[in-house]
Formats: sequence, structure tokens, C-alpha cells
Amino acid sequence: MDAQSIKVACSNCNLRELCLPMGLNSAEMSKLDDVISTRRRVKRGAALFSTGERFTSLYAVRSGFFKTCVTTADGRDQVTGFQMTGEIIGLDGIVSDHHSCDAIALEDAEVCVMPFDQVEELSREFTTLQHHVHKIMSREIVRDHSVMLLLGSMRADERLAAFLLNLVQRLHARGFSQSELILRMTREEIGSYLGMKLETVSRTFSKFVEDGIIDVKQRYVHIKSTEGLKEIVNSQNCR
Amino acid sequence: MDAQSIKVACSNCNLRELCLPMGLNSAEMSKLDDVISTRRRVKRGAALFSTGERFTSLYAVRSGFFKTCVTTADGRDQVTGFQMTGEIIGLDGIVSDHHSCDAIALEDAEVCVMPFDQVEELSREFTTLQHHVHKIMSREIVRDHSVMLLLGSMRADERLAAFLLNLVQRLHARGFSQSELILRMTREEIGSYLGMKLETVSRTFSKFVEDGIIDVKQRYVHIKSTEGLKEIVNSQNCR
DNA sequence: CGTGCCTTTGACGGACATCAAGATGCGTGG
DNA sequence: CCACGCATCTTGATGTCCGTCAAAGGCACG
Repeated sequence: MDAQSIKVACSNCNLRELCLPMGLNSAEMSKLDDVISTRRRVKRGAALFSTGERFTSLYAVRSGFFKTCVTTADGRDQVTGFQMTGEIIGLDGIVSDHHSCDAIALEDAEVCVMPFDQVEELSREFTTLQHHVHKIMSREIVRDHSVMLLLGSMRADERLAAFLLNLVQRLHARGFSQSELILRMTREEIGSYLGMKLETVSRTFSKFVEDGIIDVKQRYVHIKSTEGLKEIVNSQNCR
Repeated sequence: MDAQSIKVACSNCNLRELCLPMGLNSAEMSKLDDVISTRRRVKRGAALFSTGERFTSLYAVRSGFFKTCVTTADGRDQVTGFQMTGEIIGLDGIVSDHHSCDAIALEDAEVCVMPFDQVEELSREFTTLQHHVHKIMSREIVRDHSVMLLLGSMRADERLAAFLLNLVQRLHARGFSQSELILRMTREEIGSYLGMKLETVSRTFSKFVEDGIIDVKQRYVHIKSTEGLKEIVNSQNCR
């Protein structure tokens, strides 16, 4: 395992308004600094953790991009999410003290390690932190429900449109463009997340290009009409 | 809203080993009794809460059966889960202080009302409770991920088989039969949960009956071969 | 500059949706 | 107690979206 430790502090991290420390005052923040004292680098393609590994910590993405995926005994595989800067990974491990999915870096990445017992200890002390931890978990549940909606009731083009809108929205919240993005994942990974085959993903991209809604050049995507994408999502294309 | 209050105590509830109080000692239990002081009856078809309503409390199902479902502006609708005795409803509301789904009783039901601010307060005091609350939320996340796997990568018969196995397993944990069950939901609701149409659900039931794996009479299901169902789930039927 | 991964595109087929018509069961009221 | 209406469920016929299989092109990286 290519772990590497670096001294680190939330209090002067530029992600603090997006990440775990959100809303903490400076006294609380300095306590948190004591808890989150290490970072870990993860090379592209490597696992931050794998299914079955003992759960000890949550991780905040400091830089880079991750996917999480569950795998069944019979080799089926489902991407359950993509995580970018400031997002929290590892919540799946709490219930059984073992991780129930793999977290894979899609590009060289760095995470802040947050030992969960210490997070729990601190959140008994600070209401703000406690509440924030609860919100993070609840947010994940709500997100999962919207993915279920997508997988259960949407057509291929609606799924991809919703996916793109969600990605740029999150990137925009991090100061990136509202209309341009670089996909960090392959067509196959997008397909796994959206419950469709990579060929269908590719074809659907091509259709969007034909319709003049987006430009695509490999991993680069330029959204020419956000409205166009929104119309597709709400097109009630039936099914 | 047909609310009705009843004095109540976790400490002598026969679900305490399944529900929130799990693992608490008697001192902790009696504190919890103070927090969870009311129950609420919900008539079949009525909502425990609806999308957009202010979030104040979690609910533990005391009796009866619920579904939760998210609804989009354009009328699309997805059942995100079915909840039975001892299971917790309402976690979706924490993140935004408002519920993001509807919780509907599928039969006359009763829930224990757990004001969330008081749950938080108590879980700052008792490590056991704090940890248990975290586990409950994590369990929901893990469950959601397995539903994503189901929706994203399984065929109709695999989905239905997995669904039946999950239901009897949970019922069995509550002292019911491993092989017989009464479905509390319609074919349409099953279909919504599993991402298929009610006709497909019905046809798939019929196929299972033909194959001698189950008997079905309306809502009544008798599982003649648990192994048969497991084989279907793992059949790697492709897709 | 070649090798391998990723992506695109086409042709074809299958699983499931759609549309439609009956069957079955249940609650209600005469 | 029976008749009626309504919701739910079943089953068939047909259509279509997307998966499968296959081949070729593009890009990155050693």
C-alpha cells in the first residue's frame, strides 16, 4: 500500500467551506486539526480501500477523483458513485466495521485521513460537527435515492443528461466552468454507474452532439445548451 | 393528519433488540424512554410524512409496513424502499431539514416518534447510542448501494428473486416463516422499486411458478426452493 | 513509432415495455 | 346474501430500446 503521511491542517485548507470543517468556529477547527493529521496519496488506478478491509477512517478527497464500486461474488460490478474534491468517502464501512465497496482513484489523488473513532469523539463534544456528520450521511442517502430514480425510471439519454448536469453542477461549486469539463472516467465506468453499456453511452454522446447540445472530444465535453440537457431529463420520454 | 399520542417505553418494547435501543444498558434505555415518548398511528394509504415537509423526527416502525418513494416534478415516481417492524424511517430529512421523499403506510401502522434533536443530544451523552445511529445510517447507504447494483446490472428475474430473498430474510429475522410471506405491496409498487413494469413483475412471478420455485396466490407467496431463487440471482444471466 | 486501451459506429437480436382484454378478488350497498 | 363496481392481477400480441457482437479508428504512453 503506497501510503504516505504529511502534516496537515483543516484550518488553512482552501476546501474547508466544502468539506468536513464546514461551519466550525476556530476553536473547534483547531481541535479538528489534531484529529485529521495525516494525508495519503493514492496513485491513479490504485485502491484507497477495498471490499472486506477493516474500516477505521473516513476520507476527504483533497485532490483527484475517485469512483466507488460494489462487486458481487459472481463478478458483477456496479459503480455506486464518483467523488471529487471535498467529498467524503468511506461511510459504507461504519455499519459492519468493514468496507463494503472499493474506492479507486481515477487520477493521482490525495485524501485527508479522518480516524472515525476520533471523529465520533469530537462530534460528542461539538454539536456543530455532530450535526454536520449527520448531514453528510443523510446527503449520501438522498443522493443514492436519486440514483435509484435514475436507474429505475429513466431512459438512456435522460440518464446521461442528468449525469452531465450533476457533474458540471458539482464542478461549478468548486470554481470550474459551468459549460466545460473533462471526464475523469471511461465510457465503461459511466455506463456502469448509469446502468447501461459503454456502446450505449458512446452512442448517446454522439446523439447529443448531432442535436447540437454538446461538443465531445474524447474526455473533453463542452455543454452548449444546459437547457437542452434539462429538457431531455424532463422530456418524460416515457418508459 | 391523523396523529395520536400514546405513552410508550422502549425499555419494555419487544423490538428493542432490533430497533434503536439495540445494545443500550438499562440506564441509557430509561433516558431513551424520555425521548421517545409518543407513538403515532398511520392509516393504510396515508402518509407518515411527505416530500417538502419540515423534518423534525425519525420514526421507528412499531407495527405495519411502509414504502418510501421519491417523486419528480414531472410525475415520475420511484419506490426507494419498503420498511417493516423495527426499521427506521426519515433519515432523508436530516440533510436539508426537509423530507425529500414520501413515506406511505401500506397497511394500518404505528410508529414511535423520535425527535431528532433529542436523539442527537442523547447520542452526545452515550457512545453506544451515537455509534448505533451512525450504523443505522451507514446500513441504509449500503442497502442503497445494493439496490443500485440490482437496478444497474440485473435482469428482471434476478431482481425479483433477490427481492423475495431479501423480504423473507428480513421477515425471518422478525420470527416469521422462511418460506411463506404475504406481500404488502402491489405488483406496481414492486415494479417501481425494481425498475420494471407491473406486467413484467406478474409475468416473472408466473415464470417462477411454472419452474416450480414458488407458489403464488395473489399477495400470498410460498417459496418452495430458496436455492432455486439463489441460483437465479447468481445465474449471471448476463446482461 | 508501435502497442494497447479507449472510443466510435454498424448490424442484428432479445428482453422488456406497451397496448389491450379478461379474470379474479374484495368491499359496499341494496 | 347476492350483485355490482373497482382495484388488482394475469396473459397475449406487438413494438422498441438497448444489449451484443464485430471491426476499425484515435490517442496516450513507453
